[in-house]
Amino acid sequence: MYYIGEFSKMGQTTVKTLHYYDRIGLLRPEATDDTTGYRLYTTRQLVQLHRIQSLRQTGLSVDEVQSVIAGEAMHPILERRQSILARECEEREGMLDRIAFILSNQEKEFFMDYQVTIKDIPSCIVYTKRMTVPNYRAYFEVIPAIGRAVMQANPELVCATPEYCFISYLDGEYKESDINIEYNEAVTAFGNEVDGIFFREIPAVHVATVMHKGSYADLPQAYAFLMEWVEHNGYRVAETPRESYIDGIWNQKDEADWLTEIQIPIAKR
Amino acid sequence: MYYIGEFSKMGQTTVKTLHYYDRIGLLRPEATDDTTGYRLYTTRQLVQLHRIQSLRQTGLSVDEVQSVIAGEAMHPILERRQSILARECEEREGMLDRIAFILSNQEKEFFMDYQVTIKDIPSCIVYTKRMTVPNYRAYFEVIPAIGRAVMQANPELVCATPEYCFISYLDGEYKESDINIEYNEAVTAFGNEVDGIFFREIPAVHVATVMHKGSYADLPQAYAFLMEWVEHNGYRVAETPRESYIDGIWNQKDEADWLTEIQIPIAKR
DNA sequence: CCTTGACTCTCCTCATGGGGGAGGCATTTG
DNA sequence: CAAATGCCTCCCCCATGAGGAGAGTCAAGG
Repeated sequence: MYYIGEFSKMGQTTVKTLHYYDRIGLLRPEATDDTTGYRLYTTRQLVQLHRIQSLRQTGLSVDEVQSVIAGEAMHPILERRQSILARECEEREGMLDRIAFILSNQEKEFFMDYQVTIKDIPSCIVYTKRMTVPNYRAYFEVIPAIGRAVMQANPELVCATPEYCFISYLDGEYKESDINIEYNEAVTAFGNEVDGIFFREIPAVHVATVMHKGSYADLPQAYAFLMEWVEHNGYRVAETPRESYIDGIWNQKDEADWLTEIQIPIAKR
Repeated sequence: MYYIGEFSKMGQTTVKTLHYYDRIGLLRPEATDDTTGYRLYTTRQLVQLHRIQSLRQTGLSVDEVQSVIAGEAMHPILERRQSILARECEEREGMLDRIAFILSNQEKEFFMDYQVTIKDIPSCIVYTKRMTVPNYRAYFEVIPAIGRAVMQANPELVCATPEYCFISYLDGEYKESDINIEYNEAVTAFGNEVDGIFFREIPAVHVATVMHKGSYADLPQAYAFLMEWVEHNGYRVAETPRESYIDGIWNQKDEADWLTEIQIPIAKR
């Protein structure tokens, strides 16, 4: 019989941990002195402790160890843990990529202050209109016109909340004039189609995003940054990027206050 | 200005989390309604939230994010996190190896119930005697004799607590007779050397261990199991294995109660 | 026999990053 | 006018022990 201090050295486990294991019933001492309350351990507990340590070292939680000790089938528990560990591993590898990207970027002179976030955009219903505009300044006229047209044809129609409206560029290359765009606005239900405007449900996507504050003239840099990020973090572009408008001329006078989010749908490469 | 519910949707962050960030001062709302206490957010907070999410997604803790937001140099924080993530990743890969080993072993008919644990054995002072014995049953005579000899030469000498005594096999191969062994017992200080017994300090080692209960005749299976484990988990044998005696003839009548721990010093392959 | 230092006991708080829910106002809609 | 949201604060909870306070115990030395 060993006192807890001696036993803790034999099993290389702190007294605190042994107290804890006793409390939760994972490893009870062989006996307890009635008058002093001292815990008394034997080498039988040492073997059990060894088993517990072995299971803990495979990443099992104390609860899982307890199940295994209690005789529950080990196979499914181990497989569940296996998939959790694999996911955690991947997650961390992704984080390491992100850190490496930030560190390498920070060393460059022209350090751009864009912050990339990965999000899931849920599936939603949108109305869409494809068109060609002479340049981006034309947005300010054509978009309100689309809004008016769709509302006139669908007086009951209501936009999603929070609002989600974005443009995708259909051209394969960067263009400054005669831009081929697709305007989308999320709504709560399907409606009547008019004037080249049609409704559809777009599926959920996994996107990498940056926030861009200021004039649309500077957006290309945001795109470039985000594309480079996607490249360096083991992803590929899965769909056409989206340019989502949060603040703009409709609620901010000053161009410097405009806020736009670039969203690039991504998939693991 | 947005109420918290709307803002939480815009930023894809739960209300609970926003409450939490407000409480710890990481992200304060633009304003608070004095009469109702309602939090009011703007797109300025949305940008900040985006930044926070970006940093969180690189694996930084909320504390670290707060430091970065507060203007602290990002470089050292990121590098610290980088090394933590790398370690966590390796740790998980090791766990995955262990699980794979258990699962593959479980499918075998002859499933052996050995549990492998990795430990660190700290450095310690031992007295050592090398000798050749006819077979393992000779241990029961020679070992007490060594103990008596060393105690006679060193009346003050005291064994380490908990006791740590082990044999290493010096033969390169398995032998049943004329075994070349090295007996070691941990003590608290150096002493006088007699009769081929010498003192030395052995360095700390990293070992993989199994517990073996029962007769010494079955130890070879424990060795075999442990060696296979070492092979399959990306380690190599770094030193001669140790056979550490916990319970034996000196305190247990019944051979079935004897307890021995095999320790194989390991290093990453 | 008494003191002293080392052990041990129980009970409390703390860490991460919020989640769940109770109880109480505010606002809006039927 | 009642019901349904939405928001507030306050409190407890998760896992795995670590750290410490205050009090009782054990063994050895004087």
